[in-house]
Amino acid sequence: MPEGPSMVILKDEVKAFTGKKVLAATGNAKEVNFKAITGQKIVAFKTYGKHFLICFPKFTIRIHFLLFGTYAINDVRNAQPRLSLKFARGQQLNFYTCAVKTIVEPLDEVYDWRKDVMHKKFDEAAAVEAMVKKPKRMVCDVLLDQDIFAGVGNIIKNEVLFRKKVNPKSTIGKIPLAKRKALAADAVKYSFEFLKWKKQGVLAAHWKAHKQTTCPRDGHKMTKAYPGQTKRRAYFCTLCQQLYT
DNA sequence: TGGAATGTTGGAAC
DNA sequence: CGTTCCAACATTCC
Repeated sequence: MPEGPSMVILKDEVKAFTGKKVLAATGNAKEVNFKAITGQKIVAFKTYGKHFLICFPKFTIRIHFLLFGTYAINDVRNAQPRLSLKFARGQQLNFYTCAVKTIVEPLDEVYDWRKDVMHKKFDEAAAVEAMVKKPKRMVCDVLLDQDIFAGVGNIIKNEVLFRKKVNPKSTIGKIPLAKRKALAADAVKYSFEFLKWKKQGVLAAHWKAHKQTTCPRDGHKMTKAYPGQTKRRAYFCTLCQQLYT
């Protein structure tokens, strides 16, 4: 569920609920005033990075699915929902194993849309600059930095690094500007391909690096490691992905 | 079957 | 007091 493109898919799947009034709001989320939601109309659904946003006239409900979060539309799962919204004619939205928070500030004050790779306002030049603010970081950590590339997750990280032939352990400050630009551009490009392939149910079939054992380029054995400060699983080919140090 | 995984956070430690 | 690190959370799958 977690990466940015999946949130865009969810937004698309629930768009018929826009303008509908919540007849009842329940769940076991802690930071939510269920009474305040009841009777309110959904103004819009938005996404920011890995955040899914349900906008009401005076506040927004923010849902983060973390690693295990799921949802059910006009359906239920065999679990207690963190947040359950009931509508007319038995329609409902259910969210499970996610972090739910209430945002009372205007969204433009909370979110810098220029950092969201799925947003049309994404500012690639700003991202390229921000990447080297901490020049000693590994590129694998930089791509996962939600303050630079909101929405990029571990799959996108692995695929982009493979596509641009960069070793995840590379020091960001040592990567040439042109290559850094290419990485930022592909973070966006691949995210939209992720979106298209996931919608078609063929995302995993297009993985070139993630969870692969052999490099599709040269047949070399893929390395599996947990590099950087984030220690997230990285799959890469030491033959074709250049290490900048 | 136990460990690992599309992720973040909060509090301890320095 | 700021920064860094790691355990905790929680569910499903192989």
